[in-house]
Amino acid sequence: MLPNISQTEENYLKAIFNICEKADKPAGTNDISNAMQTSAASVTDMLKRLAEKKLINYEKYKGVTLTEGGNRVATQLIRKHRLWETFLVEKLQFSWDKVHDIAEQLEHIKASELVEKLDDFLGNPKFDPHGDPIPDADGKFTYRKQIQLSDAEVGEWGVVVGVQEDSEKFLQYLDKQGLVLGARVKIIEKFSYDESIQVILNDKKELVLSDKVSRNLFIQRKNN
Amino acid sequence: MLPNISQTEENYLKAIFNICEKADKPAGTNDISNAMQTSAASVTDMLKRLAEKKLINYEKYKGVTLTEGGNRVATQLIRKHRLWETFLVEKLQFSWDKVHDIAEQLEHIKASELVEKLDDFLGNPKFDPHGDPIPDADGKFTYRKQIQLSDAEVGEWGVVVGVQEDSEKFLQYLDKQGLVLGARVKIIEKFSYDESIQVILNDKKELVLSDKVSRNLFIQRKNN
DNA sequence: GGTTATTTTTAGATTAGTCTAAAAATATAT
DNA sequence: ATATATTTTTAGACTAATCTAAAAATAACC
Repeated sequence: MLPNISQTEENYLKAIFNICEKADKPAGTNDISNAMQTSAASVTDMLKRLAEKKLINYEKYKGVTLTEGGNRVATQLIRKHRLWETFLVEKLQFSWDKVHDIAEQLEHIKASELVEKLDDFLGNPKFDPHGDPIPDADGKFTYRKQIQLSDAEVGEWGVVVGVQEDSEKFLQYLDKQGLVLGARVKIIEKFSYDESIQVILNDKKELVLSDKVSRNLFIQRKNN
Repeated sequence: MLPNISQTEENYLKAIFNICEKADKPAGTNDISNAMQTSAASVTDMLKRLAEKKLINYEKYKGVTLTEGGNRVATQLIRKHRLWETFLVEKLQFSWDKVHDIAEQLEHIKASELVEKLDDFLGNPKFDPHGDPIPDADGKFTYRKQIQLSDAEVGEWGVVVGVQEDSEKFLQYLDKQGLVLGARVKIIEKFSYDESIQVILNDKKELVLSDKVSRNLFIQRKNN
């Protein structure tokens, strides 16, 4: 049985998860204090509490990693966060760039039945509106070699493997442009002015794709 | 501008609102400690803080009432609570008796845009799944002379003015029993054993209605 | 490898919210 | 109306989460 975990503790666990994830190494006290916008002293205090509850592996001066239990908590938070974001965008018509702060609050609601019902209500989505994978109830992420086209770098190339939004209009647009499943796309240039992206399709046709299109298109990386 | 109000403070304000509402008199320290499941000493401490923030009218030993501001906060909480309950029942298929605790958490989510979008998503409902009125964004309750039949007392009588649930099955049942709009219903007896209720319909037919039925039926009070 | 810089931890305080036990104010009852 | 009961407040203490300032440990540099 999990010990009671406060909202603050949850936030620390999530921060530690993200830091370890990104850097693939233990999280340092300063990294955490930075992420949490608190003093390093506060972090040390919290680390002791979290270690006490066996949510992190902590040894003075050595940085921390999540334990099995800590990982479970963090993963469920991410699950909840991304499901709520999906809800806010798909059902309440929020724009995808405005949902983070609200989801940050909603993720702390405690009721496992709620999460599962919400998941069903949304049609068990595998990715949130930002294209990030939503872990399942067991905490497993759909591993994604796929990335949003908008996240690819100049010079990379990949193959179209899916879409985020499946509105008829969008699919028709893709079809017309030849951006069908399996199409090869190489990134030529990215324009920071409007976040549009210039690609070459199947080594033949050059296209400029808007921010909106490139975010809604998943490719599988093939570069090198 | 409202001062920052903690979740705990919000809960106290709501409790005070409910006590004053029900008894139509200032809330006593013990009433509150009872409602909040805390000690009377804790309540006194909190009352000082709330008075400091001008959310309540407080004079030692005299009991408290909400100020304009406190009332606004409490009303918005009730609005959020009832909208979320409606969401849980109508959209996520929770049964109406299981949503309270979850709504109790959701009501503290702070984002006015969220509340308004949720309200629209639900079709701007005026009553929640329990038949309680949902105050509008300005805090105005749809005043309801209507009550659920289950809330009527023995000896009272009223006229059927609406239903809560509008499933075909339920409406067919009502029709068959003659419980149509405008039907006169007088409460003869209430059986606490199964919460069923015995009524006399149009001064003629006696009926025993289950808890479920009497909760889903709104009547307008007519008793003298 | 010794000196400096950075990171991390300790020490000591603060605030919100809670408690128990005791004192003070108010209400009730004969 | 005086004694008793109830309600409310005060006093003092505790926990979680935070802070600043200072000390200790580790890392970096020439």
